[in-house]
Amino acid sequence: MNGPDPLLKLVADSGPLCRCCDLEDSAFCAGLSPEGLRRLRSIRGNLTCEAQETVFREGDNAENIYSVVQGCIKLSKLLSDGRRQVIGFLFPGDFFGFSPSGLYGYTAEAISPSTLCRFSEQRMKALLATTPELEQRLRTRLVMELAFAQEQMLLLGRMSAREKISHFLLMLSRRAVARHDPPSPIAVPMSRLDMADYLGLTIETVSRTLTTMKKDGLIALPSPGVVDLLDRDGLHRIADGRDGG
Amino acid sequence: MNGPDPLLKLVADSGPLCRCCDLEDSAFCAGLSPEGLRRLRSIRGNLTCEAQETVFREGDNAENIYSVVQGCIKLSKLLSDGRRQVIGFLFPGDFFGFSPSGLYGYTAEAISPSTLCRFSEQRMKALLATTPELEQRLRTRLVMELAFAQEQMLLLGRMSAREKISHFLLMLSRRAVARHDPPSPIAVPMSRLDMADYLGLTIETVSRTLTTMKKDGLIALPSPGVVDLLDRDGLHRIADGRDGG
DNA sequence: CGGTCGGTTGAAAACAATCAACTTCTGTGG
DNA sequence: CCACAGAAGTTGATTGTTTTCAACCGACCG
Repeated sequence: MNGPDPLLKLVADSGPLCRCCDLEDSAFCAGLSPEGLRRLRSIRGNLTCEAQETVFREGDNAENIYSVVQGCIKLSKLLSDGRRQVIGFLFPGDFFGFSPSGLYGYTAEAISPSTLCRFSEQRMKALLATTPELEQRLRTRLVMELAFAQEQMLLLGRMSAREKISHFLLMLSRRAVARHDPPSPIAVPMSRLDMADYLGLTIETVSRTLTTMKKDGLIALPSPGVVDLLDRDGLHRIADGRDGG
Repeated sequence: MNGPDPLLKLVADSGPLCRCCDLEDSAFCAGLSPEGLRRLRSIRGNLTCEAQETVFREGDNAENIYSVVQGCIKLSKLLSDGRRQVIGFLFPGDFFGFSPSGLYGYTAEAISPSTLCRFSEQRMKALLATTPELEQRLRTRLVMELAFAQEQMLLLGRMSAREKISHFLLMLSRRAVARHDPPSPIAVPMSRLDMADYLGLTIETVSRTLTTMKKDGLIALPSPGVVDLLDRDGLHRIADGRDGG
């Protein structure tokens, strides 16, 4: 419900494609001072991806940092025998690509057609070293990411399939709200396989669990890619382990 | 399970007790310029904990940042019905206590008698804002933490009990080496319950799996709290999913 | 109109959890 | 020094949730 942002005028000359600077306070690059914004823009590139397109692969040289402008990006890690763990779904305002080793620790693929901001990792580091406000913003975001990852560990290590799915749907709903979409029905752009690999389950278990939850009146599946959260209190009770399983 | 308030044990004098600045390049505060070091020391306090003592609890106000000097700290999250997930074991050089929300997202307890550096969160933020080199170091460490958390998601979501335990023992060995201890035998200061809660298993499964691995000649358990990694290649093969399960 | 892909459903198998008994270790107090 | 109690760990039997294997359905497409 925010009115037009005065900063929009500043970014107008950067072309209509990149909106990374009017993603309100969600993007790590948002809300910067005009000077910080100018600096960041000076090293920015754009990238558009088709659905299913790979941005980079686990093990590639970590040459770029990315920020999602539009679409949905999936990050995943592979075991040598093909088992896969999806470690995150990224929406507008999220960033990815930082690596402690010089090699990307995960593969990044677009789930839906996506627009990204791209920053050379070297230039970004140089810019961070001279732009404290940017560095601080990034730290805040990294701390958030870490807390989110820890939450996910609790889910993966200790929750039942039903709890996992409930938690996942509520997370998507929360993020939809953060993007000023309604809390329900929600867009679920990822396949059953991606959901399964995110939650440490199999496609069959995801499918079965959704069916059961539908029968229980917790959700409805009006069309592919859409889930209606009919009983969000019930979902919360399940997700928080307050519902006997 | 409330222990005595650890703050009562605050050591006024920094003296020779705090070694956080000679933990080589592992601590986020190490290797700083003399000036950066001076600033950091000016806001530092010390804290010593008995084994099993609680440093802070999930949900407490996040007032302090800590850095481990000696000992081992366990971070964990609880579900309302008591299920627990250990999200990390911290050794000298590791830090903890950053929170995106103002409340700690996990409980921190000492596993063995520990010494910590303690920094007021407010002062630390102020210091970070004026000390770019510190901010950069912290970013590097946060990126490492995040990569580690993502690794753990792969473990929790996609590995068998045997793979989890192998991975865990090798991780402890790697960290022992980083602390200039031999890669084997390794100290395993945590209980079976803590291991289980870290790996998303039960105590019984941890115990059984260790027994099986002992029978297979992969490890030996010469005394409680010590594990001998007899066949580290074998352990690596299992941990990486190259050993048929 | 066959073919593929994503998704659902069914039956069987498997891995880990649960329930339970027992052992070992440790610390305490007689 | 020994006896005992409690905690931590191990082992066994059984159960159960999730996986695996398999068949099927509907949509989309050449």
